[in-house]
Amino acid sequence: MTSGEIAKLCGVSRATVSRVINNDKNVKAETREMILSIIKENNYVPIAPARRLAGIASNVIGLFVIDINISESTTRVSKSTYFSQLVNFIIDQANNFGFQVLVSIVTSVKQLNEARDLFISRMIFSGIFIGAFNENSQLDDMIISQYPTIIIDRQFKSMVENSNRLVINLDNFEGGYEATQFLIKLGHTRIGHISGDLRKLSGIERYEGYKKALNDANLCFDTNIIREGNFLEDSGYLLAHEILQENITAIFCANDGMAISAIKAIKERGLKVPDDISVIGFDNIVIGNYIMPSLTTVDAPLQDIARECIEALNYFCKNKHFIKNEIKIKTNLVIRESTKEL
Amino acid sequence: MTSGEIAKLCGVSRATVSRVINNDKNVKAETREMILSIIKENNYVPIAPARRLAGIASNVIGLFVIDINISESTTRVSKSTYFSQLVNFIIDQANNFGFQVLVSIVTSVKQLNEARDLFISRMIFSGIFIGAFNENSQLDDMIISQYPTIIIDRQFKSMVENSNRLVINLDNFEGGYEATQFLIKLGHTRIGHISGDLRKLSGIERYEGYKKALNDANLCFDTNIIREGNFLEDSGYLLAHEILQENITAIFCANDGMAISAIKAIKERGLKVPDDISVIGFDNIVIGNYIMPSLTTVDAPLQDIARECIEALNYFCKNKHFIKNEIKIKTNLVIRESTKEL
DNA sequence: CTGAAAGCGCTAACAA
DNA sequence: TTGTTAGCGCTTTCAG
Repeated sequence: MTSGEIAKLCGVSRATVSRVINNDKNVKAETREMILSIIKENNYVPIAPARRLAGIASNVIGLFVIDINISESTTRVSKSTYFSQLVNFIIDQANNFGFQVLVSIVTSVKQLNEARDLFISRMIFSGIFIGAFNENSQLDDMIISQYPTIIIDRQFKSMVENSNRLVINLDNFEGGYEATQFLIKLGHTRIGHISGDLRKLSGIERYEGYKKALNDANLCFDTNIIREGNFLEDSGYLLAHEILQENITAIFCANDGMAISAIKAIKERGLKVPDDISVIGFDNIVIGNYIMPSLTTVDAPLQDIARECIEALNYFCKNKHFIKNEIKIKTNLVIRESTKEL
Repeated sequence: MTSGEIAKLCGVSRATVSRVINNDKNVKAETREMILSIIKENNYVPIAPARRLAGIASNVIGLFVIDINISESTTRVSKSTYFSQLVNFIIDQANNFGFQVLVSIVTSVKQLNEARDLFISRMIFSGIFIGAFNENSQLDDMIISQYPTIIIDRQFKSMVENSNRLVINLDNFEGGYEATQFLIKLGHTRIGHISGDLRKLSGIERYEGYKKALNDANLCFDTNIIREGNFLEDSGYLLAHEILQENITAIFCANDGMAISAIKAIKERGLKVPDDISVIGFDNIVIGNYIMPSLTTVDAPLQDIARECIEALNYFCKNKHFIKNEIKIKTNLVIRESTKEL
């Protein structure tokens, strides 16, 4: 079914049908009604590629989960609860605004090229990037500097000022600070940290928050009770076993997955959570509420990130530029049972 | 940049450029080389909508996560680890085969209409549906009977034979049977069951497997120790508390999320896993390996499902029909610490 | 308020 | 082996 056929059925020209579809005001009300009803009756939907070719911009957003393989590991960060949830929220929100979402998982430079091709071929009008390392000049040069993009979890400063670019971040620093400060208020002075991947902004900033809180409380900063993890359960488990050989009473883990597996390590060593060791995570994944003891954590409002993303994109469609260049989302401490006063 | 500009740079016609892009054999080898190098040099990528319009089929797959709201609950099944993982694997696999994936979360009949429009507007050439209720005539009538689709977790029998349709399922029955049989072999005779959503095939079949195993072992089937859950953590927790008022020594939960939260309920009642109650889940989500005790479960090879999906679609692209109508994926028992000999 | 006609960038049949 | 040309289905000036 084409607009020509609809036009014939309606006894008007294709131009008029097109006007109705595009909400052009220059159509007599009753003509519009009539055409609309015939369209509905016939389940007519315009052929998207034809509209695209004629100049109507795509309504498809590219959502790119950057997951360049870390070392030999076959586990992928893109498979973590955190990413999956965020992807989900973004899709959901996008659909509510009438956008479609093309999701790609980028695990190699080749796929980064394919991502760029999606812009060039006009499949997508904009892209959202999550999971990239804080420094990634390839990504910057090939895509971010060329096309309208939203970047999640990446430093704003490193990028050239540009109204085609928006950076959205959690306030990871504040979250890390609050988590650590909370432990300090409970009386802990020997607080270990299992960080996230320190090539990612969230890993860096949560760690920085931890350091600042220790410093503000005049507690000594001891690298013996700090380990660099990678946000995956595995590293939380392994590194907790290491840290536990030191003298500590609490651990701040840079995400919940690592916190849960750290708890396993703690229990395996015959210690109790929170009686012997307090544990606090980050993200607030669902399952954290269902383990024993339930997990104290820092809630990352992923839904807010998704909303900001799509609202910004919606504005961009109308105005051809973003209204801001940077958005920061507040986190919230969620106190449960894995932490205890000393 | 258009094929015309490339043609000019190469001193050939647009037709020849088009031929090399589409791998037509009727191009002199050296001409092809030359054109290819100019294309690469200029980062030329054909405008996708123009190719579509000219008749080249879309390479975009629609991936629809059906999640019509159950009751008043705001929690969504589409946000569960299981779905997220599967979606991820499918995207990954699709990208490897050169397909793009448009993901939609369908939470209303309106969005079901939008899904259909994606086919009509030629945005996608095929769709993969997951999460639908076993009986959903709307979905069948509007989409599945009209367009080439792959359906995951739905009964084959209810659909008309058609080479444009492929059903892929886990062997949920066998998985449920094995899980229950394993508990029986450990000496358990009072085995409770917290089922999944019984409007979904996976919920039904896992339950059926449980029943059959009891029956084959001549154990009594007692509805007092069975509850209908909905695959979400919440229901596992609540229903475990109910079941635990009965006399049981083991619970088979229809997925890991419910199993983990059932363990919480068990512990809250002062009982121990596995000493007092054995628990077995289904799916084998990552975190199950990191709780204490680690979770015995039935592994659902989601990666296999994804591979079958994309291979089938790849075949479909070349042959305009699927090679089979139904694929069943075997599950595997994963024995860990949450189960124990009586 | 409506119609005629040109053009978006590509492919494919036909000619050469 | 290559070029010419006619669409694909839509939007959008420009006339009326």
